[in-house]
Amino acid sequence: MRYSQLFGKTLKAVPAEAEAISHQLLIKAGFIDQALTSGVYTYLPLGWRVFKKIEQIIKEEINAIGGQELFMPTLQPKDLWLRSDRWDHIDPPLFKLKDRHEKELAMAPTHEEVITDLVARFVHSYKDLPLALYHIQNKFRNEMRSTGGLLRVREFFMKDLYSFHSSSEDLDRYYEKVLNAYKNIFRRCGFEVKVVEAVSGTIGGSFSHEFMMVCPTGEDTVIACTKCDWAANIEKTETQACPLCGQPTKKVRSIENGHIFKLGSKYAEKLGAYFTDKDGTKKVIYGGCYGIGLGRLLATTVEAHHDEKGIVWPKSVAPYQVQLISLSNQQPAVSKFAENIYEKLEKAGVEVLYDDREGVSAGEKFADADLIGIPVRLVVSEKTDNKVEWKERKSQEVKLITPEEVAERLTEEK
RNA sequence: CGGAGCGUGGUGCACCGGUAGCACGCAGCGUUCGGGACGCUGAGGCACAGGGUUCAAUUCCCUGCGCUCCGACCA
Repeated sequence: MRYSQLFGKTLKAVPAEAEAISHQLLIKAGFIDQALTSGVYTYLPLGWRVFKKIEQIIKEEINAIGGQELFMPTLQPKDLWLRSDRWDHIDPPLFKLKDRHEKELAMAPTHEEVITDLVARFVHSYKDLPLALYHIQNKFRNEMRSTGGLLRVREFFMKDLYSFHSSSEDLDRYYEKVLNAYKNIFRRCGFEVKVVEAVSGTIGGSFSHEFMMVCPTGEDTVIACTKCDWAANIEKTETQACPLCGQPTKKVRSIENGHIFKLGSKYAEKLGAYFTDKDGTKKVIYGGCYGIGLGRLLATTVEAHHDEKGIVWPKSVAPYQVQLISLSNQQPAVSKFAENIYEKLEKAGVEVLYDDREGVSAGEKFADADLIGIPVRLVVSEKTDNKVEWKERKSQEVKLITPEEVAERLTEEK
């Protein structure tokens, strides 16, 4: 991609409402637009590429534990929500609307109702279980307040996975698998999470865990051991000493990046999801649900990976792997050399953002590259003398290498 | 939902009871050319909306709408 053609520009000043560092950087670097309205954001091309990377990681990990992707709608009938008794009893409340016939609808905040109803009509035998279904879909939540840019919004993409089982033991087993898959997802996005027991809120169920990234911007507080890895939700525990190692605990701010629930039979009973077991008896289907907010995950990644100059994307989710900067200074030879490298990399399938802008100073190009945070920066100029300067975003080291070596390094990394 | 504040070119801000300026950005020309260069020129605003006070309102008052912050809440 040629930077000169890329939609979305870096900014020097950001709107005053941007408080969280991830919010500021994502706007400044041209990944998202300022809020369209409170808690509603447009992803610009750069931001959307990162989103797609995260989406891919999630799909791989969920597919690996047997998740089947489907797609469920946003508009949902009132009747379904009355059956689960959540039409009026859910927090944050539903966004509600009426169609032209005055029929009431809800904008989906989650899909327990739809999927349980669906499964109830498709699953009749123990042979149909277990089953894991998921989708990545737009959710609408009537939050009291939106905060921190992408950290808490009213319209957002969530990966929601639902599992269905013939027994609570089988649910337990799958729950552990999801827990591990989630750890993998966050690790692949470049940060470690603390897994804490949580309160289940209006989603219900017996047991739930949250995945927290410790970070001062976070809105949640967890109790963490000062020595070992132990942590717990503050709503669950008030302990001075770590139950594992006895060391003192402290309160730390954190961002909730995922939440998983053992629902048991709650929705199945309300929505009539039963199956016939081996012994011919009718039994209720056990369920779990598992959610990750993609935009929040994206913002959290920025919270975890930035410095004073800008974002420092992990390779796994970077919008491009390389930023090629041409300091051609209107010298056709340099320009041609840069074009050549760009074309070769493109042909080799390397994701490259090529800063081909003319009449823009070196300083500005460097500053933009630092801000955007692509892992590898290549510079071509008169000084590099038919070689290419290689610098990684997270280090200061600069190497001068040949175009062939560049191609080699980048293709072997793939 | 309680409390507080703010709405002025694209963005960030200033000013003022006498119909608006600055910086960045944008356009043109020229000089620059390895860490956000510089000069000149130019375009761009019914001051959120409606009502009121006043000779006169962007400025004061009221209402609405929008946004932000603190709190409470939170799958």
